[in-house]
Amino acid sequence: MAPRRMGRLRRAGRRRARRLLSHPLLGARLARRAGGGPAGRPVDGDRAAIALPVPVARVAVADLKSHLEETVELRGWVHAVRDQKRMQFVVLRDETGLAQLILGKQEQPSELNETISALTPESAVTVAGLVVADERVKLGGLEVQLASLSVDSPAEPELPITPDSALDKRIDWRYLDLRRPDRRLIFEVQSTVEHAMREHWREQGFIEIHTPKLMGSASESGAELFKVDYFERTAYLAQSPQFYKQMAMAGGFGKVFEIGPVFRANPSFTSRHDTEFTSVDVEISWIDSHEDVMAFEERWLAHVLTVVAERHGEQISSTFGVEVGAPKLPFPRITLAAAKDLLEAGGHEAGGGGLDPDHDLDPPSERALSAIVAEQTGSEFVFVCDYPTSVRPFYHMRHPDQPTLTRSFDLLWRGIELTTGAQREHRYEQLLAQARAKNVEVDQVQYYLDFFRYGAPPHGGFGFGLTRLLMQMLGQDTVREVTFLYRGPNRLEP
RNA sequence: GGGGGCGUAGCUCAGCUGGUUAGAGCGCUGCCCUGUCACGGCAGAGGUCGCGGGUUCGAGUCCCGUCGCUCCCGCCA
Repeated sequence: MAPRRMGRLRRAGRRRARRLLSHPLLGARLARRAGGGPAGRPVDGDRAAIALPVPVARVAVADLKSHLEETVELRGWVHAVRDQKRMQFVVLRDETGLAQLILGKQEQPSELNETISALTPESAVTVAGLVVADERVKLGGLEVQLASLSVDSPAEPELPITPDSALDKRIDWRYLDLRRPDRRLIFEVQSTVEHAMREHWREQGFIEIHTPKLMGSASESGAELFKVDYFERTAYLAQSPQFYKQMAMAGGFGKVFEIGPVFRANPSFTSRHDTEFTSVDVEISWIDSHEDVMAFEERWLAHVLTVVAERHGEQISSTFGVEVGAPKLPFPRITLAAAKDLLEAGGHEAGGGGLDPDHDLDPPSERALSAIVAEQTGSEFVFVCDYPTSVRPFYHMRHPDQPTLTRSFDLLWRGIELTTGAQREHRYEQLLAQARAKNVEVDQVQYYLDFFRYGAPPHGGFGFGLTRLLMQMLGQDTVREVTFLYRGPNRLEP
């Protein structure tokens, strides 16, 4: 930190200390803390004046109940002001909750009364006061009798958004939108999700990797890559860490994961796509088939959901009206062909050749399949496996006895595709042949093919959409709601 | 990229078959109200009806173009 800034901070700290000392309620307490109180040695006035006060720690709203009859400092935002003839109420919101502040008003309003009358919602304030219990107060049966209030940063009157503003407008003013507790909860859950994922990986001996997002050539198709000026040539933003996590297999890492950004240049206008999103990637060596990958993924997800349910289940239920719980294992598995038979038998009609053997399921079919599986097995999750080579990349391993089918899978949750995974082809000659059969420009991916020339373990893995998981988990209808800052074809700001 | 929908006050919306000064709720401003808690009461300010062109005596309303947003499909995580 620059010395200049340090100086400013120190000065601000002294100002704050003086302000607090000047309050009749706080002054005594601060003096006690400084050593002059009943528990400390008696000190003369001069020494007490020189001694720096021990600052009153900021108390979180959620902890107020353990500070009854104490004077505390609170810092947060003005949630509401109810300015009456004889009584003023301010509802203060901080990261942990809402609290009522109260101040009486005499015939001649005090300076503090005037300050409160002029408060605008969402102003950032620091207040001090005595915490008292009062059963009249609906907010937790307690309130803070105001001794002081200072505005750290006023909010202009008339906020540009309200909680029910259109999502696009809320994203324009995302920092205001994020102040709302229900939106904050989304990101608290996201933190828990990522932590639980890492917990499980670390228990299982995985290594976390960070792969480059700047690449010299396409990693897969090339059609959906963003180009970037890179000195005298063109670079591409990684649309997947796919090749690099496989490189970690060739590098002997055994089991790896990465949580990181990926970039897709598709002009996709749906509720579940963005041009930059957080991908969760896993790759595991020494597997026998894609079944091993699925077996890992379902246990890993069950752990995540269990932890989220324990920690946030009640709040998610009361805030979003959805239940999160540990899923039953194993998840049902169904081949793509059998899934189509099931849909056909159920009378489902897909558009765009959705039920043709060579096509993937279209979104309505995925939703219908999830509904049928849920009804028949009680599982909200379903692995769809054995996709035809026509809809899978060249590096997916084929079934030895059915060369038109791959050892691959998708994971659907409540009708949305969360994951694509597969066993990878690790035999160089076979991989080369499959690349040529798919018309891949071999010289562009030669560096990747080389991974398999000097002894590569059989391996497989999956890619997983973090925001799609959150969207389904929290009953949100778009990934934009659960993305800190959404990026789409028409959205580069804020 | 293909198809549908929307764009009216700071916010959310209403404005029927084209017809005088374009409305509501919330918010905002002022006044009133001894404990509010979605506080309440009274008054007020606030709108080039996304933009451009056209049809018409007359356009928020109809037509064309354009921009923005949105949903579905394609693509995928």
